[in-house]
Amino acid sequence: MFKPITIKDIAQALDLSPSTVSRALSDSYEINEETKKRVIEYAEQHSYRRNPMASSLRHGRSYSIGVIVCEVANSFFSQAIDGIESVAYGKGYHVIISQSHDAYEREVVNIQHLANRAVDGLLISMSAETKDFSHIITLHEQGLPIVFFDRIIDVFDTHTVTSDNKKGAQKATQSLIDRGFKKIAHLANAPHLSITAERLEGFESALRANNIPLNESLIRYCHHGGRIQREVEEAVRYFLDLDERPDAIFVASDRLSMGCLSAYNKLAPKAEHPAIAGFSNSDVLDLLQPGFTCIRQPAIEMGRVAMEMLIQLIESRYPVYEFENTVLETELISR
Amino acid sequence: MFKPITIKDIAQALDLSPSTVSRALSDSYEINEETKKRVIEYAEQHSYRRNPMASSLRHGRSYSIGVIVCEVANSFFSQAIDGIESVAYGKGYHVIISQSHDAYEREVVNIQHLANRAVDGLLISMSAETKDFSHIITLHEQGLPIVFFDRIIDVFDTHTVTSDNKKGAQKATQSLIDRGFKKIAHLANAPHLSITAERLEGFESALRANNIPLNESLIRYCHHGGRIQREVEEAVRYFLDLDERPDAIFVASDRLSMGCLSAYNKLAPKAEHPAIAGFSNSDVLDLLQPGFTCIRQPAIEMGRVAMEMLIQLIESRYPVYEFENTVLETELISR
DNA sequence: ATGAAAGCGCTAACAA
DNA sequence: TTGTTAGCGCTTTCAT
Repeated sequence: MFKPITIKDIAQALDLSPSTVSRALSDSYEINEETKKRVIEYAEQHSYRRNPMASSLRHGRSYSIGVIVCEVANSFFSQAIDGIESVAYGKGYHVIISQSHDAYEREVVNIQHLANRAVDGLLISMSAETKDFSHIITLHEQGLPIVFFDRIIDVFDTHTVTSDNKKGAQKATQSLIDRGFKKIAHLANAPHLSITAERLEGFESALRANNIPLNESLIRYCHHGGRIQREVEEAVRYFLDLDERPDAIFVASDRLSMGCLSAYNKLAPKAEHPAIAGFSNSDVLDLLQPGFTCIRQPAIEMGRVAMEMLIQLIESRYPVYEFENTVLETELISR
Repeated sequence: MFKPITIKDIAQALDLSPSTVSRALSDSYEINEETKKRVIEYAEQHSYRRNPMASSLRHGRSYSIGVIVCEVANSFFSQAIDGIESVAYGKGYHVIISQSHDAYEREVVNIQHLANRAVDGLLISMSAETKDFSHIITLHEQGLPIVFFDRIIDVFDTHTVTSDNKKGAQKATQSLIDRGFKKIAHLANAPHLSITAERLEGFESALRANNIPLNESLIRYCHHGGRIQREVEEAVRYFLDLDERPDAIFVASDRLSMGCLSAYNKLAPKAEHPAIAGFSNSDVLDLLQPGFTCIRQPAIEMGRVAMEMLIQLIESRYPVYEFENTVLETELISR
């Protein structure tokens, strides 16, 4: 139906051998300038395009990498993707994005799918629901380069990039304490996520530093990361039903913050809403009244670093045994 | 470094020929049930994975399609992508997403890049800045199947999916009129986008239907689609500087709405903000005070339809000359 | 029901 | 500097 021009065609037309044409097009040094010019000119005129499948097959490399995140409609992840793409494109890699929607099954299916498409490596941020990691371990054992970012796991050694979640959580909590709040709740993400534990740690350590006793009953987890609004509403209703309602909440993620706000809007009059601070990379936040203080992660940078790490793994000629676990600083934005 | 198992390996191990193994794995009918079972079992045990590059090379198809949108961190487009993926995965296609960020150069580069990776077809929503379409026309002339959605162009015949932008704009404008506003401004997207013209038309027709004279000076365009916040601020400042300030604004897009709100927050006290209604698929909107009425597009459906159309073009055995231009209904959400 | 062989398009080792 | 050849892994005639 549609037959693109090949190296062979060019060779025939210019009375050369395919290899010469190939050399000309890949800018080899062992070629006559004159010939090279002729080939390139002809190729351009006939809008020749190298067949990436043939080329990949030959090289044993697809020059594409897979990214799996919970969702792209999330400021943090979309910024991370921008970072990933900027590095990837510069190095000639293509990026295939896949969304788990924080659901275990979709993560498994999508990672399978990506692996089947022969990506050269994987950039993974874990789904909130995932507790079983065998689908990832298998791929790692088969030698597929994998780098984790943001939501990492520790089931095998590899490069990772995260932000300093503990310190970020500390800063956010401290900002609430500084504003005079004492009964501070924590709306947490799924319990088995790395970021959940780290942020909880920071939350607790801020309370401790200010001699505020930790009240376990003020911590609520969202096992689906807020994917199901009902679970957020249940947490909010729980807070509202407490004899001693929290006067402030440290929220673990952007998604949860939105869910939390809208749950409060639904369930209680404005006057009864607690103050909120939390992790978020969204820039619609300053449209909200009252504005809410947030911890911003260096998402683009994280994407860049992760991609560079992955490329290093992919292009390394020898097995890599030394791994880096980069931790980036967060930024407090007061509102 | 990492050598995956091939059909040949399986053939050797089971003392069969590669072709038999291939047949077994592709579930051919001309094969012994017994043999098939043996092969499949062995393949599973050794986690054989078909090399997609070889397979693609052989078939002349990559089974992947490219999508280009302005940005994924946009509710409308991320929903559209969900729709696209749901259909694509079901049919065994892979989706490669690319962002133009509404910039002409990035659109050109990314489309080039996608085409070079041998996608079987392209799903395009135009960037706000693009006025020259030759990069797309060239690909079309080379026979690459292309379907446009949402922001379409009319430079050659192909399938398209859009929503009924005119009627949507009418409904939004009418809702403002119904609330008693008379001096209604329109914050429009880039002038050369299809959606811009259609939404303007709806805006004007609503005014006409209510005998409100059209005031050209109440229409402002954002040539970069709001990519540059400054241009939105300039428009808002313009509205604020008018002798007769608008009491309401119909905003053409989600992105512009956000930019518009934040510009007003920055430039004028809350009491002076006009009412706002506009196109948006975001669900953080109901967190805003005052809530703003919006027109919601059937984004997921649009993605689905577009992908189905593209698959039809790709898989058609004969050149397609009959094209569909599907228009979907929008929904008014009052707040 | 199975095998042998050719070829998708490209490239790299080797030969000239 | 250029050409010849072989092969990446898979599929599909054609022959058996």
